[in-house]
Amino acid sequence: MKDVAAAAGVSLKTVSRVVNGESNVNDDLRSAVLESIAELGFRRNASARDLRQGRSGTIGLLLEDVADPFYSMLSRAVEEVAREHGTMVFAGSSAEDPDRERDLALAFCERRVDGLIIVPAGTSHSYLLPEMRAGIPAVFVDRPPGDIEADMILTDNLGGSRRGVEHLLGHGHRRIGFIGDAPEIYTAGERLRGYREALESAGIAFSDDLVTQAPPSPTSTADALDRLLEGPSPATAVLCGNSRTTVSVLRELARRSARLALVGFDDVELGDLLQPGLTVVAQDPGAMGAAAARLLFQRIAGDTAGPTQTVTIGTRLIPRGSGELPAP
Amino acid sequence: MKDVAAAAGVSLKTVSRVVNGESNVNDDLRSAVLESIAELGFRRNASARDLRQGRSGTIGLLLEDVADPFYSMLSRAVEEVAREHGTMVFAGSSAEDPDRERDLALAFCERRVDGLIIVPAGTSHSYLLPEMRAGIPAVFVDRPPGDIEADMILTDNLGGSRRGVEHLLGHGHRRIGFIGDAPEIYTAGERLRGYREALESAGIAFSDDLVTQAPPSPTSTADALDRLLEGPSPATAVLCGNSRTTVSVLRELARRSARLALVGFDDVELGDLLQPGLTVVAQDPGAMGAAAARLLFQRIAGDTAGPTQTVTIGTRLIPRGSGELPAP
DNA sequence: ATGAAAGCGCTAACAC
DNA sequence: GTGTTAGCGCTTTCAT
Repeated sequence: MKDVAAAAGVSLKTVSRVVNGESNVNDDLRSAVLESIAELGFRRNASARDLRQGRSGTIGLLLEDVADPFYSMLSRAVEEVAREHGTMVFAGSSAEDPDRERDLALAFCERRVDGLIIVPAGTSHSYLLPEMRAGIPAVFVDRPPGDIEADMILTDNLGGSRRGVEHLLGHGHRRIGFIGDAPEIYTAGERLRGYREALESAGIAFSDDLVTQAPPSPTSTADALDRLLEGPSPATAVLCGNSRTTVSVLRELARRSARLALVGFDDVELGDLLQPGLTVVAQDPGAMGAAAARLLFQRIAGDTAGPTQTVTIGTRLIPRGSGELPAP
Repeated sequence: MKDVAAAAGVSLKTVSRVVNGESNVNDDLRSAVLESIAELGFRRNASARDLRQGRSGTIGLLLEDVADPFYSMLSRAVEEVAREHGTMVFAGSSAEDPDRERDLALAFCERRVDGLIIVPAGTSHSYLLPEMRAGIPAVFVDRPPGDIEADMILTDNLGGSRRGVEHLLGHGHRRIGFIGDAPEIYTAGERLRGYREALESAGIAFSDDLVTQAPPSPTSTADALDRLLEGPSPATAVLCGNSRTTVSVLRELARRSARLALVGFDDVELGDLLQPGLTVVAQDPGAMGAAAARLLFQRIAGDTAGPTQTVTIGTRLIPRGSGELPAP
């Protein structure tokens, strides 16, 4: 910038004014400056600017896994909103590791991101308190933060799950299984609650025998199906607590050539091409990402006075066949 | 940092030494400093550090679409390698828009990223020359850059496509269609070449009637299938040029209850659960991302002397049923 | 409308 | 082993 100023025969400040599109610059000088800029291939150094201004025009996005379709759609939605605000996005994957989450979050803070969007992996987030007090707002997505209060964007897990079970009940099923993720995971717990509530509202006793809670794996899924399908009164339908579980169950059912009415939580690409088509309770990761980003930019803009907000995003039941198989 | 120094009763430089883990600091002073750091909630300002050091510990990753499974897997692989190098990743989607690609790339440069990984959308990249000369290395992935020379990581599109067609030929097919993406797209062109070569090697005349090149859409796919299936000697098999096309073709075939041997380029989640299972020529986006990142960090580390490199990553044919349907 | 000077928070280079 | 000084490239403030 100094070089540009010298080449154009003006002061540093004039160049700065031109670069920042300030209006009060003589047209002749402006064009001289622009010319020198083009000639020298000058590009403003954002680090210097950030240092001086105290803000960076970046946000940090902390996901469980950038490669997971759910999070990558969320990510794209965040990116689009950030773009509207002239902001770039740092993305990182916690890989469900609380330490890695923390390291990444603090690295983002060190980079002086203007704000943070976090899908929490850990259960404690007090490590963020100093940063938040120092003016870095954080919005949590998909799961609530551990031991602090903060804005969050959640799916209506309970309602969606309830809806899925009601759908199966509506098709005559009475023995409905639930195969969900590990109970520590917030969404898994909520979805189990929804399952339970739907049964209870229908006057059907909840039975532990029909419930499995474990990280999806071929073995755990096989075990779960064993438990559901054996015995005197086998399950005729199942609600899968997340998409990995759904896929795992579909594979296992295909292997056994078994049929079971099935509703999955979370949509799955190509679900419509399966036979039967996969009925799902679909979340809207795009809506969640957009909502998180909008709320974050609201906070960044200074709307920091109000209480923390919780936005709940609804689900959509998409019937495609597997959830409409009638009870025998 | 100044505050920390004051609180600990040492000089700025000593704090800096502690923060950077330099060894030549007295243990007493070190612990005093660490205490003050904890007390004050100090976190080093990366902007200031970057400004001083001239490097930022960040790289820019420019994809077509962060939400596309292919790119999101690539993205994750890049992230993992970057992590090994203590580097954060800016990710952005060009949305196949050359202007947006350019804006993002230059915004990354303004942020003084240490390097750039680009899936090019546009056909001209000379805008990067000044930046590259200024010391920001760039590695192109999936498609070559437009009008500059640079490192690139490509899939063996030609070989993979050839392999797919040979597979269909091996199952007795002689009328094999090709439905690919728009001809401007590099990968689409290469895959068509592979199709063509395979036919020619088998002594089968190439026929324009069997080829469609268009962005996948329900209409274009329906048209393509019309052309393939009507007439006196309809196609008995088809090679789909990318996963969006594959999905589109599968939907259309399902709608018509038509059957056609099919090999898709690019793997698709749940391809094994379809009936018949989907035979694909699988790319390895993770390997591509990792290779790109490794090469980039090599360049960043100063290995800038050698000539530009082109790394070609092989494909894998995964037979699952659809590609093994015999010719009538 | 333009410019000069100070300083953002840090590290490199050089004392001591 | 520790401290001092200068300066990275920009914006802010204040003067003209």
